[in-house]
Amino acid sequence: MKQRVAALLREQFERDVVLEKPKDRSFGHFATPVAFSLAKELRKSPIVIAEELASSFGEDPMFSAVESVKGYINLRLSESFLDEYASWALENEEIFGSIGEDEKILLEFVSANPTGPLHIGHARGAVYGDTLLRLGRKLGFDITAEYYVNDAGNQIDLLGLSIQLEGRASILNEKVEYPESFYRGEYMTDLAKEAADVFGTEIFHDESRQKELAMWAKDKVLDIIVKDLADANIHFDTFVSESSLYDDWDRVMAKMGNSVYSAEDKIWIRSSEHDDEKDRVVVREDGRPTYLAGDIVYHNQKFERGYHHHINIWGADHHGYIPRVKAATEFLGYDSKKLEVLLSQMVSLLKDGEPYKMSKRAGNVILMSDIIEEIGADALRFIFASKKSDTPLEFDVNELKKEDSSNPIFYINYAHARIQTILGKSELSMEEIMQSDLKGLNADADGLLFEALLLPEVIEDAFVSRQVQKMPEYLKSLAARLHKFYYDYRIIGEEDEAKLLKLFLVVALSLRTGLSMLGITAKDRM
RNA sequence: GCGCUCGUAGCUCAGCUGGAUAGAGUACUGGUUUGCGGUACCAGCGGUCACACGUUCGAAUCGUGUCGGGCGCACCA
Repeated sequence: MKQRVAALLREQFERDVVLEKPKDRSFGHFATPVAFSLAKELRKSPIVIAEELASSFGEDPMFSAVESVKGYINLRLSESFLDEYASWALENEEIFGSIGEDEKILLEFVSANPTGPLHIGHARGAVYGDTLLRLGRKLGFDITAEYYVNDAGNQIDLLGLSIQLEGRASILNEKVEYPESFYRGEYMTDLAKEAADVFGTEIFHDESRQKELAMWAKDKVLDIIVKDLADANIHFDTFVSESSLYDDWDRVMAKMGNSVYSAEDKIWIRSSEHDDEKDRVVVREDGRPTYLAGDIVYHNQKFERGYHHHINIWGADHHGYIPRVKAATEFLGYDSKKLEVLLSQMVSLLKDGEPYKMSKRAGNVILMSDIIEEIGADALRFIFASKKSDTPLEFDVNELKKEDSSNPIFYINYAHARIQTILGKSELSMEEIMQSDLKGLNADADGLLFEALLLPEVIEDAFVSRQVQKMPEYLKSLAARLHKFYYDYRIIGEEDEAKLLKLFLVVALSLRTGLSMLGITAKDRM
């Protein structure tokens, strides 16, 4: 809708124009301050320019009014345009919101180490990524959701060792010393128990079998992670294992040519040539590759798979890592602008205003599964999607348990359910409702209709700007408008019943579609 | 010390490709339709948009600096 208006104005004024929604709807549906930017160029007052532009605007079926007010040009959409668009949306629910994009995008997110269940910080990145995924797919993008499994390196060795220690402690009842960095928690006890069944308890003392134990365990842990994600309605298309990538190492090294060099018996990458503070080691003296080496091969593979664009979502504590990965992609001959790294910040939880207690049994972290159990996946997803992902967030779990307007997810669902109820009460058939036209509506109804029809703009804006919080904001405001309208006007038995119900259908469509972007299924009854 | 990032109402946060009177929820005060779900609605209270300077017709939004918070500065991932 907005695109069509913008295109029309561009043609009319022969330049790009800024379109905005006036705060005061009595000004019209859209407005543009274009006259202000022309003022200097034309050496005329903005008010005069706006006057001229507005009056130069001939009859167009899209608008019922084009007026200049204090230098702004206000545009009012025509009833027939709005009705036509609303009818189209109701009949084309699946593509309402699509802009027909077909770019291939690789979206990599979560990628938590397979050494333990997901905690609340992972959950934020997971929700952010999955929301982007849904928004992008709605727009038409061909997006692959990928999980990079870090199943190589120290943390995997540590996992094997941790299970051995856990097995000795909890199964063989030996006294063991746990170094601080070791993995602990309920899931480790379970894993040790299962390992005892599968391999026999002697594996807990066999140092040579640590690796075997670790490789077995990481698959088990990955199962736990996949289940945690599924509980939040998050699903991945592909899993790429880090350890499987190293076969390709020699070829990738060759591809980088003299961007890598040997010094001090190690191999380095010249990342300082691309905005990094210094060159980085990729292979240590003993021949073991660093984490960066794996990421280089992985990103090479990503680019070779032929996507138009790549998005990575990382924890904000990894932001210093971005320049070296970008440098590597340049050295591999790819455009690092096609690699976009988004950050997801820390989360701190409160309960009744007090810091949320970390789970001792899980090893002093707050588990994602605990929070889902406590407030539900919908509430978790909504709250995380509501805030900018790159700023720290603090929230109180108890506020999400309330069943009134203070709980936004409840409030939005209630708006949707109200519409379903009233549709059920009406004696009009769906045909009668659909055949009515949305004309002669008062200002409140018009405002509600317009807001509901803005959904596609919100989806596109939220995805393109990577600011997923725009969707929850929009849904809250649309729900509020619906509740107010419902309070102010009677529907059933009124002369306008059919057209008001048609209007409500559009609102329900946008609420439902918007919620689905957040991975939430709208409720028909509360 | 260097880099990134943030600082908006008592609290949690939107708004940031510069534009009409800075918004929402919460908290607090006070109200509401003999009617479709009062699990709703309305009003009031509450702001030097951290501070300073600059750019501009116009700055919460852009730039520089200061102060304050977070994160990072590994051959860990």
